[in-house]
Amino acid sequence: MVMSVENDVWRLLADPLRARIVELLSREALCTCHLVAETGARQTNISNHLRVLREAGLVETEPCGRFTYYRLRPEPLRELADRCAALAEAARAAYDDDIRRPC
Amino acid sequence: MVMSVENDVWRLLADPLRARIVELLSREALCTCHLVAETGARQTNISNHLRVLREAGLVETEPCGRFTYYRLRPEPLRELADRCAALAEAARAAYDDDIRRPC
DNA sequence: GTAACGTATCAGTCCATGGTGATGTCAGTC
DNA sequence: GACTGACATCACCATGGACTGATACGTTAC
Repeated sequence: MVMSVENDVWRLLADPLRARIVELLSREALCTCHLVAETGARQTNISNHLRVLREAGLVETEPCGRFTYYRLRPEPLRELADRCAALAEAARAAYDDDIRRPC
Repeated sequence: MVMSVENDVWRLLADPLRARIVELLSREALCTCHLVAETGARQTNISNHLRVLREAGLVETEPCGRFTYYRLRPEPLRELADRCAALAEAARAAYDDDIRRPC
């Protein structure tokens, strides 16, 4: 079972804007205004996406005065990377050994 | 730039049925009838998804009589896994070192 | 030849979801 | 206190895309 819970994470990263947000957060914690400035998207839009990411457990929030810092949680990404690596290795093995199921 | 061309692959894997197809193909080459039997989806549906995967370069086809074998290409998955690992490592570093951009 | 099978293609439908605008809330500033 | 700024929430709209049915094509079996 390669895809189970992780399917959620795949779907989250499939959206270009969310992918951009995750990429930005992978380098440093940012607050909403930073993300709005970096992406050029509306604040409402960013906020909605952050909510989705938060509810999925991909990001953590840290209120800081009237700002809200968002930080990327490493664990889910690590898990995703591992599963993806396993998938790639399985594909490599099946490909090189030319494994096929007879009809 | 973590997400560039790979964004396509993310999006492809985001769909549950396509993810299931890719998972099945990661173990062995299969023809359409196998995938139909395994997933329970309609033949038309499977065929449409296979077309998408084929056009994206994720799978190769090998006609075999009236059957068509589908095989998963390892390279794009390998690339995806690497990028995903890099993302996870960056996130880990930023998280542990508590890097944040000032407002 | 015809029939049955495996597969591909196309057009249409329907739904999930990304984007937006209006509005509310809380914190800081004056 | 009032006002501004940062952010969240909600309702609505529009569009992409997943799924389907009808159909066509090539291959094997008879």
